[in-house]
Amino acid sequence: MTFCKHITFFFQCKTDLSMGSPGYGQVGSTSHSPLYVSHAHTDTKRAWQDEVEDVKPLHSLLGPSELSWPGVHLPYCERLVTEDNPWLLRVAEAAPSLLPSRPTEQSPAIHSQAHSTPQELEGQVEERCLEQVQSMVVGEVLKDIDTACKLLNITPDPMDWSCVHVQKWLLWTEHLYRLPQVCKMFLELTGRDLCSLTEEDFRQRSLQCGDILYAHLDIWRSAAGMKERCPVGDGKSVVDDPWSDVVSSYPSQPIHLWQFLRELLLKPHNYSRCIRWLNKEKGIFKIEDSAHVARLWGIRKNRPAMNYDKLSRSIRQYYKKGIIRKPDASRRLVYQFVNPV
DNA sequence: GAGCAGGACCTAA
DNA sequence: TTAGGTCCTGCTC
Repeated sequence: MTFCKHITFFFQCKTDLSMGSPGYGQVGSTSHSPLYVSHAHTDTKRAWQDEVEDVKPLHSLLGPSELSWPGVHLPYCERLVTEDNPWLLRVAEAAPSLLPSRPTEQSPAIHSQAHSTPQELEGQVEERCLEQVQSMVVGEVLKDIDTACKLLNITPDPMDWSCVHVQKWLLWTEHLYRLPQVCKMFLELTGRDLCSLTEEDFRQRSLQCGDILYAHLDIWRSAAGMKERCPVGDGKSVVDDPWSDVVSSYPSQPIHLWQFLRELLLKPHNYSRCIRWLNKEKGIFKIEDSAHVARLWGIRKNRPAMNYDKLSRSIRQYYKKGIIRKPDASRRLVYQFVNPV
């Protein structure tokens, strides 16, 4: 149940970021829930949340009330499912019944159970929806952990992490979720040490985001536990991207810059604000936030002094090798993989 | 000023 | 040997 709770939280983090919330700059916890995150609202988001508060939700997507995620109540799915929110877009694709259905669009499941009372039917449909969404969310979380492992060159199980791995993970989590700097609060700790800390210990080390870090770590631990129980294949969802094979071969090998860039491009819900496809078929991409991409590369390579100047020099080395080229000299920060597939 | 191109040199694997 | 990090100059936008 804790896993579900933290996954709900994780999902919320991701969605906040994909919705453009400044979010974690102003993270705070409250006494009523360790997972509560207070946001510095933009006007739009404030207005949106006000609307949410006005209408009592029928039910939450992810479970009982204590697990509810304030941003994902059924009446609001339609407005959440936008290109800015690819997670929900995928949820909606996989579980279209979650969207408010019109009277003429009843699902076959409902027709097939004509003998049930309306209340029973509603309960059954809701249960199926919840199962679908929960399995999707868990799948997404596992995929993200897998990606982070590849990018950071760390194992999925925090218990196996060295001090360096812990620092990498902290830097990564800080960066990905816009958390304040906390690395110094966890110096000289191995993964095992980190896992032995309680939530209270985390809070003591970082008042601002100790609980959030604890939640993320708990997700990783739980995911590692799940992988142990269901090893190889099952549980590992197939990434529907033709390049996933290319990058899946190096969990413990040195990663090339071009591979790293592709990894980022393959995770648009995490990184589209720093790097994104302009034309995926042709392999043309644009670096939207050069400093951010350089910093991510620096974290991955343990090069704190990495910057875009150096990163771009490395990209240019690929010109001669025929790996990357410049599709249009006048378009800044735009590059192209010579062999997209 | 930021991005880009490319030379030169260095280090780690 | 290779990949890439670092520093540099000079150019364009």
